[in-house]
Amino acid sequence: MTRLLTEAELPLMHVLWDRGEGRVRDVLDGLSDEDRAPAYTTVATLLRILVDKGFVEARRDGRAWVYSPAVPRDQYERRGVRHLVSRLFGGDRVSMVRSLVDDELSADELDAFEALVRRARENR
Amino acid sequence: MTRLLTEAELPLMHVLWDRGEGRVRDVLDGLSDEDRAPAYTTVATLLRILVDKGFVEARRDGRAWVYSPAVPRDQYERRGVRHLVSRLFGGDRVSMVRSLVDDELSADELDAFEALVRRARENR
DNA sequence: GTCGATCTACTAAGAACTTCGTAGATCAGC
DNA sequence: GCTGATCTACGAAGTTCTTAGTAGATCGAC
Repeated sequence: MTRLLTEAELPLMHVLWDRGEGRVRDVLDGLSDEDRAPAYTTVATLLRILVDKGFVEARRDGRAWVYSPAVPRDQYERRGVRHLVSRLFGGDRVSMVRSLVDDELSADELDAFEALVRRARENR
Repeated sequence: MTRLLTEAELPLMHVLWDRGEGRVRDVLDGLSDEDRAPAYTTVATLLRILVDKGFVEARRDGRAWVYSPAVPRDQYERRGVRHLVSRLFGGDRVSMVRSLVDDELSADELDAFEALVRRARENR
């Protein structure tokens, strides 16, 4: 059961990952940089769906709910990358990196990649 | 208009990318390695949808249609990677590679990544 | 020319996703 | 205790996705 977040759910998770936790109002405020802010009740509904799906935990604070991520950001990021590699590149991670590297990378990005590879070799 | 392929459409595109072209029967046969083969008419419907969406071109061969990709594989792969980077990593490709490198890469994969980076530097 | 196989075109039904409104409970302030 | 603000719970409507069936045309073989 390694479900993925939908397009509507993902921005809310980003807010919760950034903030650590928050109630409906907080999440709505955190979405202010989006193209179009959804209605308050839309956010409330999505948060309940996210709890149902196991992506978010909810605790009571008075009469209100406070939501927090049940799945850490880095873990979900890996899940997302794995899914893309599996579906689009037949599971071949090197193919995925080739696609990335072929896509007009800057010199800085190349340097950063190389540093990441080197660091990974050392921690072995 | 940079639409993405759905989960049901993607396997058909892989068959067309591999074969170059094919009619409904060929695509269905090409899906044999999937967990569960869809019905013939399901494949026919999906191919028509893919033509509607502009992912596939169709030409007549007698009374039958022959389908071929309208979007090259590498171009779509880049689109998919860009989408993931944008949605999940806030557009930061280095973050994406970090997530990948942190996910138990083999020594061979690290070598391959480094080679790709080096090759990209030279072609500059 | 009739029969079975094959192919297209259309339709439809169910599932998932997206969005938000309405109703009702609760709280703070007067 | 009444009023306005706030919050939850539920439901519903619209969209897209997924899957496949049915009807009808066409082809090949006899």
